[in-house]
Amino acid sequence: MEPLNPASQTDRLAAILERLKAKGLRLTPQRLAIVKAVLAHPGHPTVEQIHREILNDYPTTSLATVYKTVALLKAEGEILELGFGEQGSRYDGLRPRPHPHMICSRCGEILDLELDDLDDIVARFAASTGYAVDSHRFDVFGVCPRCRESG
Amino acid sequence: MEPLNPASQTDRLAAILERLKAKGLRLTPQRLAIVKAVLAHPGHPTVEQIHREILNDYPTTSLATVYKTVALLKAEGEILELGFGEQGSRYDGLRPRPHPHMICSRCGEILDLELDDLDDIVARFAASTGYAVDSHRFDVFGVCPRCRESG
DNA sequence: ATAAATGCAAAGACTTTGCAGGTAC
DNA sequence: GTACCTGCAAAGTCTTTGCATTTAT
Repeated sequence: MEPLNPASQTDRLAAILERLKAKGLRLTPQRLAIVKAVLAHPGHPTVEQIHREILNDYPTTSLATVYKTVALLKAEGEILELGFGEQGSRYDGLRPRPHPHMICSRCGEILDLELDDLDDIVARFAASTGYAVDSHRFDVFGVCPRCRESG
Repeated sequence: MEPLNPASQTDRLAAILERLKAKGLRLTPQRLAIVKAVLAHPGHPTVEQIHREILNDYPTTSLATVYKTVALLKAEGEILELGFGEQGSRYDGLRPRPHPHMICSRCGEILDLELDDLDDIVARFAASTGYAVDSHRFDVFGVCPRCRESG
């Protein structure tokens, strides 16, 4: 996985805002803050986490707005819903292209994995089933080394 | 995917009951009915569906018991929690070994997919991360041919 | 100006839990 | 007989929705 330098994130932020504006969507301060928070988050935040981070800058933002905005961003293809987790769905705004994850079922840590063949595999599935494929999800569950030691 | 003949399902039912008994768990009529229903179900039933099917034979079985039993069977490794779906988690009692799924986001249809390399891929992930892997989940989302025509 | 977005609170869907009574062993 | 299981209802989470108010354009 290529390193994510700040410059590319700034570009991506601008590009996202551009696309939203082009579709006639309004760039409210809340939306701006949410997009920024998702992009800046190194991991795979829940809606709760996004909300908490935003409250620093925009203390009046409601959880409902975060839910609505996250759903919007997902519908627009700007972020990825990972969809697992005991405390709600997790989102990934860094790499909207799906990629495999390794998830610790003890502490919840999530690592990004690399699988070059993935697109080919999915394309083969699409061909054999006749489905028009939109996305996919590949998650591996286990116990991370740290939890194994302390467990 | 090899065809599932009735004989192998009967064997599997007996084997599951055997293992549960060996662990000192009680074989109540409700549990028996739930295991049977999960094994007999050709698809990937939700807890609601399992409950509805059981009500024919054991009309007093509560939803809570189905939840508890399904959690038990999952913990014992006898069934697989697929974990997606708008109306609750889905379960697979036919092949507790994880396998990829193709899911229609329009009508909810779920196909089982075949990927021979999957165990190797997961083993490689385990090796590179140091995780002790328990299970995995590989779901592909799209629109099935039927929905595409009528859409 | 006005159509769209926010925030609040209430409702919804799925799941878990506590406990009294029942039951497999 | 006893530890375990069931069923009920209540509570818990996460998420969505309706509507009056605010706001980006």
